Amino acid sequence: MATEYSEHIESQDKQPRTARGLKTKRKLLDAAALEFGEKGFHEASITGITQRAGTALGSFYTYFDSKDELFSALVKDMSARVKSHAASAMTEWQGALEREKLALEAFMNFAREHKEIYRIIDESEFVDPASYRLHYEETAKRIHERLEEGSAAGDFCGPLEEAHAWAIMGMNVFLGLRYGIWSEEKSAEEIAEIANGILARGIAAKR
Amino acid sequence: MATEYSEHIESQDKQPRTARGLKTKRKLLDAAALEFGEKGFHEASITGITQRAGTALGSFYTYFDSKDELFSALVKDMSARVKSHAASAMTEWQGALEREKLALEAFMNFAREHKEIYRIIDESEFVDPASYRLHYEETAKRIHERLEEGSAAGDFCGPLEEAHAWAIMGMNVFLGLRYGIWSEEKSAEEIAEIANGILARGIAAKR
DNA sequence: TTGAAACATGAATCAAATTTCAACTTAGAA
DNA sequence: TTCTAAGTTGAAATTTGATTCATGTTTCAA
Repeated sequence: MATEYSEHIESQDKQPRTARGLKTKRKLLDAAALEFGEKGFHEASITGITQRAGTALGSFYTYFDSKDELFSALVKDMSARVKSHAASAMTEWQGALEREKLALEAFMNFAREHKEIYRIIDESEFVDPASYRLHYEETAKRIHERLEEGSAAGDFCGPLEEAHAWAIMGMNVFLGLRYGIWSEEKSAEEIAEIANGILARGIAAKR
Repeated sequence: MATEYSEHIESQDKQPRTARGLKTKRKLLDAAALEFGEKGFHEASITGITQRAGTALGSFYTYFDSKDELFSALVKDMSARVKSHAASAMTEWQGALEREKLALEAFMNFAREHKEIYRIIDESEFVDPASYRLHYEETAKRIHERLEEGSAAGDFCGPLEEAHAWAIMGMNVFLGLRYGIWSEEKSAEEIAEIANGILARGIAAKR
């Protein structure tokens, strides 16, 4: 899939105008995702990025105003990618509960395949807090909408609040870190099943 | 200059040996917590820290080898503080479920009162990954132990795995961020009740 | 009281980036 | 084919902030 990196309005003058320019910018963006993902924002260097991209140092500034601006653009793009990946994994489901399971499973697999994305979004909490906040607020909103839909369909016991969405999101993110990024000792399905069990019936003993 | 054999025990030659030294080190530590909490690791500067502490720039190096070492020491200290605060809030409980509620409530209140601690621990993911990992692994282990105790007591339905602990921890951390750090629109009790509801019976409709 | 170790000071040093820029090359429209 | 805008280059300028260190002051045990 062709990746769309979001642009800022003020970087209009930085837009490439030829096929060559477009290609160079693409190379820089891909290289940056790798460099940031591997080293983190502050350890990453423009030199490292241009080296990976196979361009001269100065070329970076033909397309970006600064290191921060580039990172910001990257976060927004990654956020969109996570969203779209999850969405496309949730096309076929029987009930609202199963849909949540699919969402977590998709997220876990995505994290495994794109550890650099996970890291960049996570680090944005400190490099570009506004984007970080936006990412999680929008994600929570989407989860909340699914919950309300589930309630309306009679799959969930309402009323489910925003806080429920945040609780689920937190579960997912931490499970993604522990069993997606840090180790793959358990399958995504296995982990998703455990989380789904909590959502289905909690962990309290029956009585 | 430090001797060869003491270079891996640097805590020796940097330890204050008089009351004055102890006091200065304390001032630096407190100032650092504020500075890091407010600006984040990279925006924070030694100058800023010593200014807050009211000491000379050079005094910093009387007690710490580097900015990183100080941050690391701080993370470990904060981690211990979170742990101890939670522990002291969980002294009186009726059942395992209630104990988890108290844990979250305590964490939320602690986060509100010490936003800088929350931030420092969170940022350690990028500044001092080993400490970050240790913090969450140990926290998960403690939660897991509580879960197993609860199972044994018949409060929880076993078997509850490590993944259950990570799910609960993720819930708690994200709720702490959203309703402890970002806004205090809802009480800690209210949020803890919602999370506890999930643990008690899930969110699926009864049938 | 006194001397040596501990501590305090902040200007100077050092290191490591980011960012600029003037010279040069290429693309593509006319 | 020609010409100009677009793109490329990398050395140099700039910035920024951590770390050092020589000098001066304080503590405290003897």
